[in-house]
Amino acid sequence: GKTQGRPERIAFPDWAYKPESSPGSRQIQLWHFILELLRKEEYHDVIAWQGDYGEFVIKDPDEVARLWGARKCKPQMNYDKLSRALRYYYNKRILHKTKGKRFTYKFNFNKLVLVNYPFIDMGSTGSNVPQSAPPVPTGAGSHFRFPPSTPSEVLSPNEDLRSPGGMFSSVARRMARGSVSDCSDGTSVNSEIEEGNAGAGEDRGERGYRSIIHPRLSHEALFRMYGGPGNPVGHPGSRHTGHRIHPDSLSPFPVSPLPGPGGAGLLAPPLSPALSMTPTSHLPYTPSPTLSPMLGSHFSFNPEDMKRYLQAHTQSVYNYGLSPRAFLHYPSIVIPQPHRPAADKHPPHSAHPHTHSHPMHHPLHLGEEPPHMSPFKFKLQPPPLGRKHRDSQSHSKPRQSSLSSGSGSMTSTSGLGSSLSFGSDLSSASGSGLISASSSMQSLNSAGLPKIKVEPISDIESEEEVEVTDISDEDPDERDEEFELFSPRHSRPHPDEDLDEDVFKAPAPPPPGLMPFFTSQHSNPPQTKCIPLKLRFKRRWSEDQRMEASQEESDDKKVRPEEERERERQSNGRMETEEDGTGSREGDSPPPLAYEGSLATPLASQRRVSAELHRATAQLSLENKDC
DNA sequence: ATCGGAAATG
DNA sequence: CATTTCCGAT
Repeated sequence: GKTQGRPERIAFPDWAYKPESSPGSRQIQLWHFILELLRKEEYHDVIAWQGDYGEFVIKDPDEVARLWGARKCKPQMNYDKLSRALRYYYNKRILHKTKGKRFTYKFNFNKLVLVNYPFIDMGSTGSNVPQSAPPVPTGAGSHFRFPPSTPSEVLSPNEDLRSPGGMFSSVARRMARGSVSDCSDGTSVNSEIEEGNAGAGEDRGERGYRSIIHPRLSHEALFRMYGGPGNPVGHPGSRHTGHRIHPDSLSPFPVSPLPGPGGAGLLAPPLSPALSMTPTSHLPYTPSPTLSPMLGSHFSFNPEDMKRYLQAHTQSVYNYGLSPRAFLHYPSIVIPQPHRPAADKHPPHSAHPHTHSHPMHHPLHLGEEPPHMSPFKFKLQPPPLGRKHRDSQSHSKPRQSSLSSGSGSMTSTSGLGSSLSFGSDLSSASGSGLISASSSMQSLNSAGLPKIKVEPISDIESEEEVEVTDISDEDPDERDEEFELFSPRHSRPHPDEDLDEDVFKAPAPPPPGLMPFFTSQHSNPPQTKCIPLKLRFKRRWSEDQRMEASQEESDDKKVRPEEERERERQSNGRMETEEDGTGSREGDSPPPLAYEGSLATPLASQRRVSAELHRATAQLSLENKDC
């Protein structure tokens, strides 16, 4: 710790300044920046929250672009470019466009940010409250603050996330603004002169998000759970539809991001994994009343609140159609599924939907250090596919060629690779066996289809061109935007095979009142050691990824298939073998159980998953235990 | 306005 | 990798 050390100099390690951004301290990202602007009153004329939760409007596109350009030292930035960047977020699911409203976009808070940055508080710095906070979905107006990260947050001990007088607040404050270093380039058109910003000085890492998010694992740990009702698990066709995000295949655990001296490297995980998507648009969007349990007042750490908090979150998962799969296996918490026969190998006898019975008490590691997380990384842009320009080579134009603003340089920053990692869905986990899916897929082409353009997102549906008529698209009525983004385009009509994620569909909606949810017994004292556990996670993640990868195959157009996958197998035979079902193409893994009628026996699937989950949990717990 | 492919960039 | 840049299409 060094926190307080020298008065005039801030002793915090570099990483302390960039909580949100990943480990490698990369440059600020656009959405972070947007969020930043959004929280400041000074910019209300330029950009502000408006409309639904998470929705914001850019009132002065040029200005926003200018600011952004200043921050990035890209004097030539303009709205056209900025908006392109914004559009890339659609695929990443960080944002989506609010149709019909000019310059209006919407953060996908429900799925991404909330999880990744539970603390996000859009309040403005000094004054709290004003409009900065987008309305919470449920209607509660206050801005919710989630429980602070766990104490163990190694990071800065006192770093009160938001206290204005915080230690490095001054720096942070400055940084928060645009003070970009000086983009030294002759062309520096202006750069930011914005309001009195100061001048920049040291800019260690740019940005000071300090308050916005401070995620950290702990929460993550908290969230990772969910067994889901929908635990789709078996849902055969599910798999994500095509979103192209899948976990990075590399090891999920970033090696310490910053090799830095402080050794703190681990602390800053990038974003946390989250929920992926897997949308399901057909859900009736229930206004989920539950979502805001503690909204009115402040949240407190006590177990009660925590519990509620989690419940709410879970509920939101249901309500928003998030993929439960994202939460699969997590030792820390397990949420009982609504229907779920007893887990474990118990005989299938009647299953009691809720109340499942075993209280598996999985400790929540609250004060603990979550094993570093694992961020799934998202893959977005498909790298240069093999397809190349279809258009022909006729034009060869070396884009801009010279020009470059030159300068650019500087920006010391580390440059480690970090990257966002949003959750991807681990579809695999559950071993989704998508029988039908695969069949359909194959039908598409087995040999390598020459060129079909597979739609990225719609994917699933891509195959069928069938009806679909118009139902979906179009219609201006803004259906819930929340879902809007989920629905690829046309969708839904066939419940039957639709492989998409209906994940939730089947299982009845979670009974609001009954969500026993995690029995939080927080018991384990913070032991930050146990690295092994970490390893275990890693293992799991690898598995998941592998699976996911396997199933990817044709879909994506975006997202690179990455070839990694199958890495090494576990030394012993199995352990977790959950997965499969999927393509089964790889051939090596043991044949998944054959789910008979995928639909018909969802239970079985679920059961299986549950069991696995349990098993895994137990296993992890055990292992963890000794560390 | 908005979308998204493609190539370039650091 | 996350844009930045350019651009044709809608």
